[in-house]
Amino acid sequence: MPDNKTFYITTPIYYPSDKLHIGHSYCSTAADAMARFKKLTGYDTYFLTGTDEHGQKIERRAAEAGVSPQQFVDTIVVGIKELWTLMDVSYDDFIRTTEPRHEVVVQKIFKRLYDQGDIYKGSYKGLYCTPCETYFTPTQAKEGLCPDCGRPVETVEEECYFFRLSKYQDWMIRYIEEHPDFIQPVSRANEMLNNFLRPGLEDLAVSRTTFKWGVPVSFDEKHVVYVWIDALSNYITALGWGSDNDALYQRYWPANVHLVGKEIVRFHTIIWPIMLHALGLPQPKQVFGHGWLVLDGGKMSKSKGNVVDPVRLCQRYSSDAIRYFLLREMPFGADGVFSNEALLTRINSDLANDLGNLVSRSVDMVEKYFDGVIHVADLAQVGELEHGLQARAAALPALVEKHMDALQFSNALAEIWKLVGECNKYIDLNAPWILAKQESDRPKLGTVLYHLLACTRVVAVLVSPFMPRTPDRIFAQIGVTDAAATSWTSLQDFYALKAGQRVQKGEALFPRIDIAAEMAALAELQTPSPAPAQPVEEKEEPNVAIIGIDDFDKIALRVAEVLACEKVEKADKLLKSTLRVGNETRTVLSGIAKHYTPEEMVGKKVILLANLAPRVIRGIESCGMLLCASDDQGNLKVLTVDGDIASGSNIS
RNA sequence: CGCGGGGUGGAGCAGUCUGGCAGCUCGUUGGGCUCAUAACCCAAAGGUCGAAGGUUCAAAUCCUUCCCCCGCAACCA
Repeated sequence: MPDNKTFYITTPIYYPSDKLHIGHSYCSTAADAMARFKKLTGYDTYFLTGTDEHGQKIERRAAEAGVSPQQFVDTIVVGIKELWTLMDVSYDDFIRTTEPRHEVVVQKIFKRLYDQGDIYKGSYKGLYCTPCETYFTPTQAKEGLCPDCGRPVETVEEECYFFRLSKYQDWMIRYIEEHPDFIQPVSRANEMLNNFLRPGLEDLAVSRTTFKWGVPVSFDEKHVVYVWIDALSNYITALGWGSDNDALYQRYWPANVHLVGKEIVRFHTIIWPIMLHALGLPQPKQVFGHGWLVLDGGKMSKSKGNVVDPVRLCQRYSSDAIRYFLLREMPFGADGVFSNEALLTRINSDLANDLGNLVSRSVDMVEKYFDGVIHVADLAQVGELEHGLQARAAALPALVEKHMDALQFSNALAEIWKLVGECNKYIDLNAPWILAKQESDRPKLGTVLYHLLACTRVVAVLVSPFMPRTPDRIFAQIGVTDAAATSWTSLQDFYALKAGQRVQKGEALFPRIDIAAEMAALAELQTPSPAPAQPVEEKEEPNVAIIGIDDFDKIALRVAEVLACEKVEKADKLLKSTLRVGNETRTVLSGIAKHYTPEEMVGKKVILLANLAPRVIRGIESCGMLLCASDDQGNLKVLTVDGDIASGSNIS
């Protein structure tokens, strides 16, 4: 075997500030299926995943939880590794950016780039809010006020190191233009060129002094390496580049594909290539930006309470079923909708009805008609139908490989399922239950059943990268005992399944699910998300303490009449209302544009919180707040008075 | 004119780069079969491919303009 037949694939390193959700599973499952496929087809394959553990957010999270940052990430990483075990994500290495093997090399890279002049010391000028410890851009800090707390920000200059991206921008543009396969899908390449590269790159701030949780800059200890150089370099530090032993690097770099979410394509197709180029290293062959898993009701978010927990799904169904769904349901480059109903329908129709039932009925017939012993295919009985099946089975490996090389998992699975469909049809066309009635038809019957099992064997082999557990269950049922009949090369021999073996009726591969009942059960489970898993940040419900009347007296509520109302430009949610409150007029902004048109508002007698401190929003000063009622469905109604009463009336 | 994605039978999508009879899965309806996990097989109904204009022998596909949806950003006093 030529030793250049290697394949190196990576996932992004995930940020362990929280438990992972189904979106992470999606990416890792895809990478795993690809890695398994390459291993199956004889490549010397290396699959890397890991975690990006530094940064201010983790530092804060740990502080909130009252533990050290290291303890904090250690706990989360345990959970992540358990998830990958549960989902059969068979990584060859798991790199953590807090490991010495990584940190040492990051320092080395930083130093080297500095020594050769690609990193220089400068200062980062920005608007800083001291209480919030955060920088803001001028657009964020409108009117010089902090968008978070409303206090004035100050212009602060922080010393930091910069990476000369600008120096390499022309090279980068040319590289992308000359390597059309580098960024996939292609639409993302245009996005990068038009939005970032052609307008011009700015040098990148690559160190920070405002937090400590990071890799120290070796020659300037005040500084910590900021995310870019730290995180991106994992793809080579994990291979031992820059260490005493870089055998893995020599063997596997450049990577065949970095799988990344579409939101981080930019970092992987601009910053990372420029880093490598500056270091004089070869480029990865491809960066593939996959889409997102979108939930029924919109993007997954914790506040919506619709985060899908992959652990629960895998436990409830099987990891193979979940993997199948993720890889089959949507084309890999695009966004896809995740819904329980779609998941259950897929499991039932593809896995239970088509594949599971095919295995079940085939095995049952062998049991019933041949006492469980696989009959020889009688060549005299092999006709047009059999040739058709054989031809499809023979063509399948190449088709699957073609789609896999384009990372089109969905198409690959669809091709495999065509053979499953052919088999089910083949049964009908031959009606084995009729053949079984005539002793003279026994050779034909045996041949039909043999073809079914033989095709099933092919399917089982092909499906193994996607569903690692199912093939062995199939092999056990259809009497494949010889490991030689489970290999990729065995697919070239349709007759690799040995006659004379016994089939072994087993449990249903994928039990059919009662969708209506299951949906109801899931809905019940969904409601109160098991809170103990995330003890931190439960501040959704404000503490509603009992207050005295004196507290209420602090609040000035007035009836106000809406004299005029208009939309605020460039703000989706804001309406600007001009109110008459007694003989005073004021302007109030409200985030209700999604619920009321300006016309609807005019003339309403609304309730105004009158003594709220003014606040500038979108350049307009808002003096007070309109009271509104809202429910968790997202409905919103403004409060008004019951009947007519003079504006300015006091409310108590 | 902030950035991006999208509008194709009831639902979810492929096809658009590279123009050539509009396709897949689910669902619905009717039929068949009984080996099987009430599964499987066959057939049918159902689409002015968001709108208008243009290029072309030919447009879902290319060009122009417009409408609508969804993310991100912004923002919710």
